[in-house]
Amino acid sequence: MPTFPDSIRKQLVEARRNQILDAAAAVFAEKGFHRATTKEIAQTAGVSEGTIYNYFDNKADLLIGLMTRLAELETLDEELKEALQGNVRDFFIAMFHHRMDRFQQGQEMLQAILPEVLVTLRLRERFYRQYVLRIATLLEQYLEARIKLRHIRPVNVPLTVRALQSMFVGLLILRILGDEPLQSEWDELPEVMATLIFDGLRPCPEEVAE
Amino acid sequence: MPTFPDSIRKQLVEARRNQILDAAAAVFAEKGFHRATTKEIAQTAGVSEGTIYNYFDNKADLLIGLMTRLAELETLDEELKEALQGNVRDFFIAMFHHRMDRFQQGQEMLQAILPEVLVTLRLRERFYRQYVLRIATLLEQYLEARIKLRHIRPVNVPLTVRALQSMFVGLLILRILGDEPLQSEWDELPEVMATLIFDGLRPCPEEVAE
DNA sequence: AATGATACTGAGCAAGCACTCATCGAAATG
DNA sequence: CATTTCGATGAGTGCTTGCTCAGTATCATT
Repeated sequence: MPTFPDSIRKQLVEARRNQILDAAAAVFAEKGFHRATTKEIAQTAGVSEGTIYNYFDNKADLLIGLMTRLAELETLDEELKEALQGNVRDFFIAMFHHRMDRFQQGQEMLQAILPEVLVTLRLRERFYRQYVLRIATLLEQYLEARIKLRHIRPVNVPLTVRALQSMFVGLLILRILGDEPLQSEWDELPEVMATLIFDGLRPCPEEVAE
Repeated sequence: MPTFPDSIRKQLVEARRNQILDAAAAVFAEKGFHRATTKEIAQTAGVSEGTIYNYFDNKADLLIGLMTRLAELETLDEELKEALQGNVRDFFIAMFHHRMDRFQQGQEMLQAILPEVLVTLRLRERFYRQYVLRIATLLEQYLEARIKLRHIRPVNVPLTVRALQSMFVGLLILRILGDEPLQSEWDELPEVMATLIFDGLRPCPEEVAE
């Protein structure tokens, strides 16, 4: 038995899985789930086709693996929690930054996952719950709290939150579609978005209260 | 020869094509391009498999057909052109209404097309030019003109326009994902969105200028 | 060296599916 | 009624591709 101690074994297994998932993300993102062949994923990962099946049940399981991995990237984390306390505008800027960063990191995975998600009921439900609904709920709570404090005017909370989330999702899509301004000015987005949804498109930029 | 006069013939051909495209849109939207079989499309359309190939070169040609059809739905039309003249807020409300309507009409087609578009370079370019860029350009011109008139404060025009468009695209996606509030309150969206991006999320709703 | 446990390999299998084509049916014409 | 024309048909074909499994390589252990 070439048996390693279990702890090291786990690490090796994890490394292999990631190696394969990286390849899958790349090939899925480029060709889409269905045009991507297991053969090409294997080649890209530098392993043989059979090896994939030592680590994943089947091709679809690769997608699930990517979704799980993406979810791990999605911890709504510390930096943001701080910003929850500050003033509204700063919170939004922080949140937009946060989102734009995540998208840039996870773009390949998202590009691999999203098209198939849109088209498969099971995945759709899973994705919606795992990504969309969770964030929507948090934002709703935030808005409601701030409205009570009169830091924000009363609005239709669920729809306003959806409009905000749509911007995130949509920006990702426009980026995937290859929009040039988005690519080159990506980092400016948080400021622009914050100005848009906080100050609005109004004639005169009076100073902000609070 | 059962030959009809050419004018009638054209109509018959057009009717068949549409009958098949309807079916394709339905099946693509439900299962996605690749899981959809030509057999099922034929059944749904109530014709035989072979007949499809009398009207379309191949399966991919069905997608192209759907894109063309969608483009015809996309004439940026009269109602909107009127609103171009009015005050800014009303223009946005009109535009949002316009977009939301189009999405509701074309949702099935969009749901059929979009996932494949995201994953195929050729389609991506075509789609981007045909839908995204055209509207972006119009909006940019509008914003710039209004900024010159000082009806809108100076902003980063290209990015602001992208943010707006993202909302459209994103809302469509969230709807496809099955978000409940969007489904049931879809009609309220234009007002909510207009308020959001015109008045912004600010403490106090002073009266709007202009 | 020999043993055994394990992970890796890739040729091959079976299934699924886009597309073809020989045939058919219906309708207009003589 | 016979003939001609043309769209419709669907069983069949060939290719693609996910997945398997019998064989191989690697290496710690004895």
